[in-house]
Amino acid sequence: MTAKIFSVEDEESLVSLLEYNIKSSGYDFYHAGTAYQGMIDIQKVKPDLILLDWMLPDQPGTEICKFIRSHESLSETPIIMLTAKGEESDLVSGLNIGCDDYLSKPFSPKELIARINALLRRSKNKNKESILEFQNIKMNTDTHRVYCCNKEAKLGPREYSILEFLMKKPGRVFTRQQILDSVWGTNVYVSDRTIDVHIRRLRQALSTTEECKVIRTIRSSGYSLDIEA
Amino acid sequence: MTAKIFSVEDEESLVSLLEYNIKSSGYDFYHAGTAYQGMIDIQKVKPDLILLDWMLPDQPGTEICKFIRSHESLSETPIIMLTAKGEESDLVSGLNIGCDDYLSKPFSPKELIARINALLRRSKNKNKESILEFQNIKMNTDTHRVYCCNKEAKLGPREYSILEFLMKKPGRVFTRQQILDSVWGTNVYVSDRTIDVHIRRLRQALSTTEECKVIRTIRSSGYSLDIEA
DNA sequence: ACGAACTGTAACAAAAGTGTAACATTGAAA
DNA sequence: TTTCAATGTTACACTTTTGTTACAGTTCGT
Repeated sequence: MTAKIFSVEDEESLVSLLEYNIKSSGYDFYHAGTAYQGMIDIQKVKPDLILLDWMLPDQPGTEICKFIRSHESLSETPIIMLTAKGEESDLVSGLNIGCDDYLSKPFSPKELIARINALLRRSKNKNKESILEFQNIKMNTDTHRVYCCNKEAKLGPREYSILEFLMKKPGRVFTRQQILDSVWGTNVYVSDRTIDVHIRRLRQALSTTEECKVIRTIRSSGYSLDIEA
Repeated sequence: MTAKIFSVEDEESLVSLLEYNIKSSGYDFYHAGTAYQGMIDIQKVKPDLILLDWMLPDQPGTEICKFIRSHESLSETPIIMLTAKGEESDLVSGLNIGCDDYLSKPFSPKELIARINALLRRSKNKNKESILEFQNIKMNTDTHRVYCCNKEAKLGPREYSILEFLMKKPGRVFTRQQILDSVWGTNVYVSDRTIDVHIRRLRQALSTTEECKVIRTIRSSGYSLDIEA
């Protein structure tokens, strides 16, 4: 899905410049000419990134900033502030208000696109689910910690990778070859049976006080997380 | 609360000029005519910014500078040094001693006010985000000082940068490459193992009397600050 | 120029993880 | 029930990864 970029800007000439460059870069472009209209439309559009003019006819851009940051569904949306020349002195407070980046007019379209790309890339990684959960197993891919029944399970790198792989598609059965390809990488010659050993180690590591039979063996097919139906 | 500005200056005519301009700009003005008196009064007044004459009857302004920087409660106060014409050659060392800015006489009052405003604004914002904390580690990104268990830890520049990087995302695992990109910059060819050595030095520097196991090794992945969950 | 502090690398030691074979056990088809 | 291939389990030699140390080249302030 192509990212949606919303601009709140009253200078007509700048709007068309933005629209042209942003669409050329493969993004959808949305626009409002006043802060008031912007706040309304932004809620409908739910853009992936917002460009705010610092000075708008009805309210300063910082007001939109506060508005966005205080709305749960929008608060993570990256914001780039556009300021006219000579407004730099206020920038610090602008950044404190909650915008993620700023550009001083006049700016090169190339620069703008670069910053947009950077921010979108960053927010994409942010949204990446860093916590995988399955039954009583919790896995934090940021910290590389795994918990089973709220107790930390100590896994080696291979066991960790296998579990992560399985947990991304809970219940689905994977052949040993698929696991090998994913965890070891393709064209690495390792015996199939090696998987069995690692599965054994994984099961053991996940065995806390209580029995945790989370990994199912599908005879002559492979392994999967043990989900009903 | 209006900001308090303290001047240590012996030239009578300059003092009245300063007083007039600073009060006009809405700040409170305090004054001492000698270094000795200045050091006493500054402790009482606790000003938000200090103007120091380079040459004073009893001691050079740099002595006051050192004095201020060595006092916990004053050490963050921004200092502007005022120098007579021809003393520029000494400025380098003056900046190193710990003043934040300087002006050569004669200067325009406008210029002085501009610098005062800039420094006050900066130090105001600084106090918000300049301190990173993690468990028993405290890090002041302004002064580049690091404290572990309330004792100062002496880190080299590289160690400092690595720690700062890790502390911005506590608990998150970073690969050696990510650390390299962030601390050394991209496309700089340095061996991965170099990180290991710096991590070792960092760990050692953070080892005060008590064991400080704050840096976790995630085998075949990288390092992170050691946080639960 | 001299010395102190800082860097990056190599080399070796220690620790942790890995893959394989050999044997035990299981489960389903004959 | 028997049989046999698939899987579970274990032990162990081997590899990889990381910790640690020493050192030579640099930088930087005095």
